[in-house]
Formats: sequence, C-alpha cells, structure tokens
Amino acid sequence: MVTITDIAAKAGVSKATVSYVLNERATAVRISEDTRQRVMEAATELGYRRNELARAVTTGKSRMLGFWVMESQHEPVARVLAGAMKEANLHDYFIKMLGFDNEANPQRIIEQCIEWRLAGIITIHASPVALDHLHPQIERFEIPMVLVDCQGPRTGSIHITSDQIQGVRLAIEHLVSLGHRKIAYVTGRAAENELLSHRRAEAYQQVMQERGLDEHINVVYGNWDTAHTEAETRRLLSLPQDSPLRPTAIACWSDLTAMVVIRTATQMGIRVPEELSVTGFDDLAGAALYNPPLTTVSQAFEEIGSTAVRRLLNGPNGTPVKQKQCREEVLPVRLIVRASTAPVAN
Amino acid sequence: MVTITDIAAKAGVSKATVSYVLNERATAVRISEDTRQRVMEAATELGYRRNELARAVTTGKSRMLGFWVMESQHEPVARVLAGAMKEANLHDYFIKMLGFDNEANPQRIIEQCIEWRLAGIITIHASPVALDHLHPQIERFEIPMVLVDCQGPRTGSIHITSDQIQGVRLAIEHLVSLGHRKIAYVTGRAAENELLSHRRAEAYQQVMQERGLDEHINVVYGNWDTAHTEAETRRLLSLPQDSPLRPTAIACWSDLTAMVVIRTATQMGIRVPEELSVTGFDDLAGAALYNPPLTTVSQAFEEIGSTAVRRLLNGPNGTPVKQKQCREEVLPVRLIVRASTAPVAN
DNA sequence: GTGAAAGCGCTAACAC
DNA sequence: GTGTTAGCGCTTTCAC
Repeated sequence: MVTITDIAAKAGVSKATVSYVLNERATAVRISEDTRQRVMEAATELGYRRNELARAVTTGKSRMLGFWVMESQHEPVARVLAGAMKEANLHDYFIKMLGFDNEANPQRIIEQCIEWRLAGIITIHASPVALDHLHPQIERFEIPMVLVDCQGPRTGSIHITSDQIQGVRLAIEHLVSLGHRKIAYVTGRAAENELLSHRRAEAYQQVMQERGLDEHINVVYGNWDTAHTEAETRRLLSLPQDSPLRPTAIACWSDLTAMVVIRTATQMGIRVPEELSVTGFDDLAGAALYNPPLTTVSQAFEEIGSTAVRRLLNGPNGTPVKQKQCREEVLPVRLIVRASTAPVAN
Repeated sequence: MVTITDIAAKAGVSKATVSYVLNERATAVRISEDTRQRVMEAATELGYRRNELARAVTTGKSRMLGFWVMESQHEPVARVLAGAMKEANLHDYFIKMLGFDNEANPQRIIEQCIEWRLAGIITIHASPVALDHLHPQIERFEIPMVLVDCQGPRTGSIHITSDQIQGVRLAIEHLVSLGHRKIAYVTGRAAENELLSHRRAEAYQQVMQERGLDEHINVVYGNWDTAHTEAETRRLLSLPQDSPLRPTAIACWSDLTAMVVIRTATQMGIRVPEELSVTGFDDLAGAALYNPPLTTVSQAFEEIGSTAVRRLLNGPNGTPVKQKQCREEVLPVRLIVRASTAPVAN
C-alpha cells in the first residue's frame, strides 16, 4: 500500500509538502503550482489512497457517526437510516452501525463509541433504561448525541420526532369531518414509558374533548401484538350498534395496527370503508398498497434522519457541537387520504 | 482521554507491558499475575478506553465491514443488514454503511473502502454497471467482497441469494395442488439484466411445462411500477373466462406486487381467494397483515446477512479470506400458506 | 518477566 | 515556499 512517504520520494519533496497538497491546503500561500503538480502526478501514478485511519488518529476526529438501533428490521428505522446516510455523505461523514437485537449490554455500545472516537451518535427508539446507562458516559466523554423517537421522556439531549400530536389531530379531524363521532383509538402499549403511544393517545383524547365527543372517547391498547389487537378489535366491533362506544371509525396509532384492524373487520363481514373507517400512522410502503389503501399520517422518516445528522454536525465548519441542551425538535406530518375512510353511514 | 502511557505511569510499568496485558496476551508466559493485576486496576481506575483507531493503524486491519446498498429504505435490505450486524457483532466487527440513493459515482465508494482499510465489503442489489467499476479495484487492493442478490450474473465473487427457483416452484406447485391450471406470473422488469426477475420467471415456465401446462404459460411484467402492474392485472382479469390465458391464479414475483394484484382484483369485484388465488414472494412484515393474509414464499433475509459476513470472515481465526472463487450460495426458502390462495372454483 | 525503541501513516508547529 | 521535527496512541521486535 503506497504512503505519502513514497509520494514524497517520487516527487522529490518532503512528507509535509505532500500532506499539504493532498489536503488542498496547497492554495493557502504555500506550495508552488509547480510542486503541487509534481506531487499530484506522483500520487495518481502510484495509485495512492489516503489512510483515513491514520488520519483520524492524528487529528483525533473520526468523521464517523454511530447509528444505534434496537431493531433494525423495521421500515421506519431503515428510512431514517437512509436519510442519515445521505446527509452524512454530503459532509463526508460515515454511518457506523451499532446495536443489538435485545437491549443486552448497552454498556458495550458506549465502549465501542469511545473506542472508535465517534464524532457523534444517533439513537433510535432507545429505551429509558438504556439511556440511563448511556448518558453519564456520553457526557463524560463529550460525545454529541441526538435521540430519534425515543421511548421515554429525556433530558440532556436533542430529541427529534414527528409531530405526533398534530398527526393524531389531522386523523381525528378528518374522521370528524366525514361525520364520524364514535371514534375509537387503538394505541400501542399501556406502559407508562411508551412515550409515543402515550402521546398519541393523549392527543386523541384532547381532540375528542375539543369536539365535544367526550362520551365516545375509547382508548384501546394493542400491546404490539397482532392477536391481542385482533381480539380488542373484535370486542369493539361486537358492541351493540347503539352503544356510544361502538365505533364507526377507528384511528390507529400505526399502519401495522390499522392493517390488523381492517383485516379483522373484513373477517367479521364489516366492510371498510363503507361500514367502518380506519386510519393509520406512518405511511409505510405497504400502506398505499393495502386493501383498501390506507388513509394515514405520513411521517418524514428520511428527513428525521437527515435532520439528526445535521444537528450532530451543526458546529462551525462541520465540527460536531457539544450540546448540553435538552430540546425537542418536531417535524411536520401530512395526512394522506386514501380509501380506508369514508363518510359515516347514514 | 487516558492512554496506555498514563496507565503505564500509574502502574509503574512500561507501555509494552500494558499493551500485553490489555490484549490478554498476558497469559502467554509473559506478565506475572501481580503486574497484570496492577495494570488492570490502573486501567479501570483511570477509566481507560482503548483507541481502536490507533490500534487499527498499527495493525493495518480495521475490523470494519462495508455494507454497500443502493436503496436502503426497503424492508428486505433492512433485514439483511440486521442479520449482518448481529453476526459482525459476534466477531467484534462493525458494519459501516456505504451507499448512495442513485448509483452516482461507485468510484467514490471504492475509494472510501480503501481509505478506511475495510476488512471486507457486502454489496446488496448491486447493478452490473456498478460492479464493473468495483471489481478491478477490489481485486487490486484485495478487499474481500460478497454479493447479495445482485442484479446481474457475476464472476469473481461469492454471491448469496435465496433459492429463487425452489421458491417459485413451491408457489406454483401449491397452486397446482389446489387445482389451478391457468396460472399467470407477474414478474419485475423485462430488462435482460434483472437477474432475479428473470430467474423467477424462468422457473415458473419450467414448472408449468413439467406439469403440462404449457398453453397456460403467461408471463407479465410489472416493471416495478404500481400503475403498470395494475393495468396489466386488469388486462389479465378482463380476458374472457374461457381463454386459456385468463388466470384463476396469479403468482407474483414479490409481496408488493401481490398486494397490487389483489387490490386490483378486489376493485374489479373479483374476490380473493374465492375467485382468484394470489401468491407473493418475500414474506414482508406486511404480508401476514394483508387483507387477505398473503400466501407467500419466505426468504431468510436475516440469515442471508449473517451468512454474508461469515463468508467474509471465514479465514482461520477471523482473518478475512481473499477469495478469487466465483461461487453462488443459495439459501433455502419456505412456503407460507395463508389466506390468499384457495382451491380453484370449478 | 519486563522495558526500550522503532515503527504504523499521517498532521501540524516551527524553522529556514 | 518548503523541509525538519515532533508527535497521535498503539503494537511488536529484541535486548536485558
């Protein structure tokens, strides 16, 4: 592997000169155009490729960003990652994957971040437990971190997420505008620390109250479980038609949940959207292809990713900024009306 | 940041000794248990974290694997990545993301691989064009590479993919066993170099021939486009019922395609699976939730990922092996029967 | 058993 | 303008 020493020898200059030329700092009143040429020629002739590892060790910065993920199989995570990669590339940074399937040993993750002198770290869907481990270390070693859609309330970091409240509002108001009043909400897990589920459920309740629909408020927990969601849906739809809690519309906290709800309704012989309107949340690739196509709230996952990277790198000339600030940054969402919602029957 | 020099000072030994202890080579007839203890204590007290960058530069190896992806938003890619990460972690290796949205500048990718002295690289869905750029360089710098689901036939690398042929066979034979004879196949793009689409379509034709169903062979191209797939589906289902080409079952080259086909059929008032059976391929998360749940061929994406890194690392004691060999490694698939297929309506 | 010293490939003061 | 020199933090040979 050819090094700058080789180039220096071939071009008849010193290592330092080569370094200057290669780093484009040549223009800065230093190297003469003549030697610059010679060095560049030597470099290309020799097929030189710089050693980023060595470079990183001398400068102390690694131009690598860690992407810490709990379960990377899901489309939203993949899309956030895609956005992050794109942005990182723009700045000549890299994404290094961190993560385990379970939350086993968050300690080891931190160690790795430090050992590789990561310039920053993005964590997505982090649990409060994991973050509690993470935080002291992060602070001690001053690694900038931004959180994406974390599961619990956090202090000490920027948190980037979609506008959950507005998203739910858009969905519910869409249903109300179609004449629905008996609108139920199927959310995620009941656990206190499920920040996102919780927030969305609360937003639902608030909108319902604003609309004077208090008596129809009906929050159901799917518990992240298909069978359970199905059972709850059945229960809901089996209520007597005149019950204030027998919904004519079901807003779901996610597209996947909406799919289960629709499928269950279909199996019960209830037609969507004619007899039951359903909304999702996320706008996954499969949402548009569903049967019927899902009316849903679209999250800008890619932009969440790129924003995360930008926040990490937003110091002057790309220096990662150390941020003690605890800030929540909320990205806009859009309602996508497709075919799983319709005006309420009669 | 504390270094081994600090530890050495604190423990009253030399840097070399510290290095030995820290690398567990202490047992090898060298360091006395006593000094080992002292060093370890000093290390933990000081909160030492090794500098992997420096380590990599001295050893020349980076323990980083590149994951080169064209479009990382898709679930299959995310799942392959998840499998790769898991396996890499097991060996204390890392995944570094490479890639662009479009195929812009594959040259730059290579440069990055070399600059970071990557221990190996996994490319997924690589186009022949990109690979043609990649290959000479890869060879020159002896970077081990494995291909996953690449788009064209390749020489010079291991190629890991699911057993496409068997997958299609399973689907078609399942349909045949349900009494279907008029089975159409909707595949991807018509382009010659769409290896996967092509292979699956060929397998379909072969099975149909084996079953003496030649006159019902009917390959349709969806062209990766929802609108086009929809139009083709409409055309197919609008053929007169007695036409040998009016299918009673449609096998699709992917789940996403199957979803479009089912939705289109539903819109036309044709009931799935009662009047039309449809099969997918992939078994995405959404397949089980579809309406109706998809009968499909499940690909072991995670295992593809883990196999890829295992092949990259399969030298003795984790040394990446340089492989000139051109080999195709085929992973088994499974038929998952759900509710989008049913016996043919006489 | 342990330490001194020479690197790895690069950057960056500082001198000329 | 260019070269010398001293690192960066670590591994590894070789001598004691």
